[in-house]
Amino acid sequence: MEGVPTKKNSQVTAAPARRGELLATAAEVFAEQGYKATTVRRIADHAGMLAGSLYYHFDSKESMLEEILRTFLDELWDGYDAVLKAGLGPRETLEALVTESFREIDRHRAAVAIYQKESRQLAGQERFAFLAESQRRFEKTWLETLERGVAEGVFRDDLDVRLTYRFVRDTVWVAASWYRPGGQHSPEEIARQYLSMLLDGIAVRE
Amino acid sequence: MEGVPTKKNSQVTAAPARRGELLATAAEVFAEQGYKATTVRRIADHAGMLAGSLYYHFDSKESMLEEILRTFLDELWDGYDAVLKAGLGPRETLEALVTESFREIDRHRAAVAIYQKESRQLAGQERFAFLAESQRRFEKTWLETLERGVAEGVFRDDLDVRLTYRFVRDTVWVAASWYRPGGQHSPEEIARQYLSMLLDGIAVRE
Amino acid sequence: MEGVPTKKNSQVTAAPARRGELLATAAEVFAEQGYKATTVRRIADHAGMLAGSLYYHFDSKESMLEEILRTFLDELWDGYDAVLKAGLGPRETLEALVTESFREIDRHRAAVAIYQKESRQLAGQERFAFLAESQRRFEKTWLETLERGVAEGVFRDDLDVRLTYRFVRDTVWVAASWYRPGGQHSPEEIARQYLSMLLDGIAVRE
Amino acid sequence: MEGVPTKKNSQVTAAPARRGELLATAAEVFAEQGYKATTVRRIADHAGMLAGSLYYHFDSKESMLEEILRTFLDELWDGYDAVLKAGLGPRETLEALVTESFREIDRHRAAVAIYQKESRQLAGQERFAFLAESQRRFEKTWLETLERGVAEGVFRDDLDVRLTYRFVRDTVWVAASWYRPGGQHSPEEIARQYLSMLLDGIAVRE
DNA sequence: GATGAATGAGACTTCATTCAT
DNA sequence: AATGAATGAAGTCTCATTCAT
Repeated sequence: MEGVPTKKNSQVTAAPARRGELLATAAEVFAEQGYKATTVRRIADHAGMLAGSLYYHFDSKESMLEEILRTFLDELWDGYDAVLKAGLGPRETLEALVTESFREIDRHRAAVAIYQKESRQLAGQERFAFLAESQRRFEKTWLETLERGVAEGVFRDDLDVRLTYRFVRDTVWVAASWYRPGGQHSPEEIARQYLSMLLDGIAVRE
Repeated sequence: MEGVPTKKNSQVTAAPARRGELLATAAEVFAEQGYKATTVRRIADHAGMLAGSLYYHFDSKESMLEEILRTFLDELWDGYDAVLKAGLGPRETLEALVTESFREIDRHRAAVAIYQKESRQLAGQERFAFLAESQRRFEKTWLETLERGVAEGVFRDDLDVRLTYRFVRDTVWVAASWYRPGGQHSPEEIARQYLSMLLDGIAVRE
Repeated sequence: MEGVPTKKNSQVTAAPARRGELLATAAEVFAEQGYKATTVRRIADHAGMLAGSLYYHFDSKESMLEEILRTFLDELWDGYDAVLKAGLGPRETLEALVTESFREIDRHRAAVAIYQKESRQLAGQERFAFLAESQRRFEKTWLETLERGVAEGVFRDDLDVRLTYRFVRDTVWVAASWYRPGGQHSPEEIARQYLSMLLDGIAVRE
Repeated sequence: MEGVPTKKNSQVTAAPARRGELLATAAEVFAEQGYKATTVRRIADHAGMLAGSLYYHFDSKESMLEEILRTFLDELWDGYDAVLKAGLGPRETLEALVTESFREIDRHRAAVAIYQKESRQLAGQERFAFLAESQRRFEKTWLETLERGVAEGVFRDDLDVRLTYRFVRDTVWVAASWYRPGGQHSPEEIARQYLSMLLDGIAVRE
């Protein structure tokens, strides 16, 4: 009888510049200190306002988190979908997905770090069900690509595919924990090296 | 001075068995919910007692965390040091270290997960300086091994060593986030597959 | 100095029509949710403006409340005074006062409901001393009427007069909590029935 | 009876002495200031503790309110049900119900005052649905009694029954707003006078 | 007249911790 | 060893109010 989630009126639609700035600030702090350990006051400090003032823009600390993650995932999937629609072979798909991921890390470093750290706990909450949903699509996409690669003989068939999937997934995303945008390596450069390790290994071929 | 058991040292000596159980419980909850998000009351619930009762055994929530991490790192370095003393070649050293790491994940899954998630923030606090110290030794150990491997021609020399280091490090430890002891793969088996991917890549060699 | 309208008196003179509308809106919301529980924002919502905009018209939330109650009481006493000046007998006076009260409820339902609910707490504040004053006049008026009636033999002398006073007073005003203007009974009709119950009781006479 | 504290940690069942005292204190303050205007700190002050300490005993301010009202209504209905089971005639039933109500006011003055003031707004919330339910039973009980009385010729048939119902209902309960236990009139004495006014009116019979 | 953004005080609540029993 | 009750600091959030535009 009460399943209709009435979104607090205009806060989602009215999204001028300030909103975005505040979200970026919040994301930075969340990423650095962890969501729970971040106080609303700290975010406000970083933004140069008082804690209560944030509530003019957002319903709650949690809603900031949600919007940060939603925005990131939406953009991520835009990128992924473009790749998947291109109809590439499995190896090229994998390369494109990994490269896209590093670009995303470059653009949304904080959001990725938050996602990486808090995702598991959040996914249980109704409000963050979209995280679990995204994770499922993620897994499906990667597994299919890997399996296609094995079938076509471009990926090794002596490895547990699920293990490989986790290996690839973690390998890429954890990079968000140390990556700093504007460093000496461009995301594409990092992607290239990662792909090289991932595909060919770090050992010298005899 | 020794004949007068102060509260402080009574807490170190009293009923070591119960202590261990409580720490294991705490670690489990910390790993699942995050340190900050875990309430002392929740730990006590899991242990079948009231929140206040925990303070008979421990000084504080933080001291539980410290003891959990210290115990884990001590054991980890025992294992690592044994490997390093063995005087193996770089590739064998790497294999042994990775295998040892998976064994540690198997034994201290919760502690590893906590370490993985909280380490960066904690390392700044004086009390947890040992984490930063451990990290430094860790980095040194791995970098040396990798560089030795490059020098001896067993590891590729066209890769950024620091990037490789991070790749290897993350790759191994993140496994703690999905690993469940008693699953179908033994730690050694997982280590073997990981090493295979790491060393030879997931692509088929032409 | 009179040629320079300060903010203060601009608030008294500006656009009297809008003021009245806003007060009516505010009264409605106060009556429905209680004064304390009513947020300025809610009033503004009902009026189709933003919360801050109300402060162009009024000094404060409290001043709205004051004006609502003052307006109501002023009008109420105009009616009462007219009745009292008419020099009627006690029974006719009582009938006229009750009828006048129901007319007031009809006209200022919201204000009456607010008065009913908040009066006691407000009366203590200096600003709302007029409520206590009104209550005193009220009590005096009714007690005199009742006592006159007892003395003249038209009201029973076996009842505690103060108890009777409270009975009559509450009986009439609580009606504001369920009365809806424009319903099937006119205020005069309701007054007639109330008076009938009040004067003759609900039991059948033997 | 009191010396046997049940070891349940459930806040509803574990109801030793302190709980009851605190609820009585809270009820007093709620009644005096209104629920919304009452701060948790004020309740705590009255109880001689800090605001936060209340949360050892109760989940929230709202849950205190709920328990106060529930307790009162449960007891009220115990009394009413006993009356209704006695199989009295309509006039005797009305007399017994009114008398029972005044006894309840005597025992739970604060709760009654709260009920009187906040009931309407609360009834909408899911949590306080029991208020609406109680109100329905209340209305049904009184209407039936009044209708039975009209049918049997002991109550007047020229009055709107619903209007009479409201008249009786309000008349009785509003008394809680001025009643002070331990005053000069016992609840039975007040009930007698109220019944006399209600049944026979305040006018002298010719 | 009204908006958009912010302030500042204070509300409810949480929680690690203490301590007498 | 453990409980029951309380403390005190801090956290999230609410809201009347202000003010430049």
